[in-house]
Amino acid sequence: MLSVVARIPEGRVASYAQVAVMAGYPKRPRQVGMVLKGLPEGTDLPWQRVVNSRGYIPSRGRWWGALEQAARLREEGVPVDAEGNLDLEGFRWDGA
DNA sequence: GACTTGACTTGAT
DNA sequence: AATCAAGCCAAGT
Repeated sequence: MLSVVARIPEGRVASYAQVAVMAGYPKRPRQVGMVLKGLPEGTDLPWQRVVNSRGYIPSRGRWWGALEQAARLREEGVPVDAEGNLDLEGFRWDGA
């Protein structure tokens, strides 16, 4: 599934459920997040491009970290809100 | 090996 | 519209 996350192109985002499904696990959105949370700080994986159905990262306390990465998303072309929200509907990844 | 918890999601109240 | 509850399945303890 990390492969799927790594496959998310710039300027695009995918929901946990979506990544889970594409990864081959239609009912494991939480495990996806679980893995993402285990990712190191200097990871190449664009885990910040993975958001929940609302279009933001429910990083549970790590929100500040998420925001930092989210801000990076803006540099990639993703309009991230000051709260870390983004336009999931408009930038949802189709699956390359 | 069982119990608890969890970066989720959808539906109901 | 916001909050509560149930469902799923795997990893952590």
